[in-house]
Amino acid sequence: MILDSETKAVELPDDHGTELRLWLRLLTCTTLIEGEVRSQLREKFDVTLPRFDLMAQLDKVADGMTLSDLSKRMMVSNGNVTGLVERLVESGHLDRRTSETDRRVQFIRLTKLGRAEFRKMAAEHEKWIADIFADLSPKDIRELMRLLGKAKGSAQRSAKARSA
Amino acid sequence: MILDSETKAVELPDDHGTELRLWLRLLTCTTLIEGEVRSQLREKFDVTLPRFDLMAQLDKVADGMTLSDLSKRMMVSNGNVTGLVERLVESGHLDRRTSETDRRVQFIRLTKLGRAEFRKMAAEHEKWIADIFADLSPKDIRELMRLLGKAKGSAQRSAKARSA
DNA sequence: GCCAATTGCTTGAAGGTTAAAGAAATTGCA
DNA sequence: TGCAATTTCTTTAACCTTCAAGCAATTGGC
Repeated sequence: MILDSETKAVELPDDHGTELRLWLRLLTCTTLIEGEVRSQLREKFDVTLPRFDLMAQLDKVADGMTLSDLSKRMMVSNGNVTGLVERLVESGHLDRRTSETDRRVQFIRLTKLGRAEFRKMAAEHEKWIADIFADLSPKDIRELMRLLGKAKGSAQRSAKARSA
Repeated sequence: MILDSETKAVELPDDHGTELRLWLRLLTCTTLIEGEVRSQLREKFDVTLPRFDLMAQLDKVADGMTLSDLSKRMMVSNGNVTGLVERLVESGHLDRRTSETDRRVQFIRLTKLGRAEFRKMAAEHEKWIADIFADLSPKDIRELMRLLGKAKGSAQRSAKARSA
């Protein structure tokens, strides 16, 4: 943004200020909520957000998934998952089993304890989130879902084009 | 979500599924974009996102700011900023000066080199972001800004209520 | 002036994160 | 079959991050 001689706002030929402001707001929102969830999880259940996220992925399936699946779904690196799983196995929340047909592959699943604890946490978590968004009307939520869906698609298109 | 005997969707008394889905979508969007920005910064300028963010805060002011200001603005811990600043001073991008009136306080600012490098990166960064959101119309962007603003307010209200 | 409380920053321990390199196992093709 | 390419996972180094404890300096009430 520049100002002309009469001090009125003038747009540059290809100004991208609005997109940048949108990104910053999106980031602020997410950081704010993530921080809130993180501290609640820590305070109420003494668990970290990454561990909760990992268990959430596993809770969705009955019979476990591989480390690669986890890293894709969580959008984090392979090595990252290795460490997280290690600590969760250690604490008795997870169970690992080497594939019969491919000895590189490990199937990871929640133990009984792990699933029970996760379910308890998830129920609380859902309430926190509901409260965080309590000022939004059902229509606001629908609209936000729609626009974020569009944004996600756009970002994926952009990322794909770059990596191509 | 449960299904009744005729297999129609029925909402539970206090179902918060839509809020949860909204949060997951918000998180996915942010993670996606953040990952893209991170890898571009790394690839094109060999810089990390936290360092870029810190320099972005400093670029907004002419005469520097304190570590506490930085940590509030960046929404990260004090100790985190200490380390980041340390490395950026080391690499010649930042400059630290102890306050005359309060010897606990350090004013941090960009060096000439730091500002020049940041400006170059910021210009590219703005283009990446514009491309990432390129599928959204101006109206979409305005609407998203508005709704995220509302969400941010709601989250702040919620966080404040909890900490009170 | 004194001293307790507060403020600004640093340190240390524990953990999360990535990219890159590498080990182990499998697959596919000649 | 033989072997190169691929896939799955682990390891390592460097960095980011938080929380809690602690140090140094300042402030405020007496």
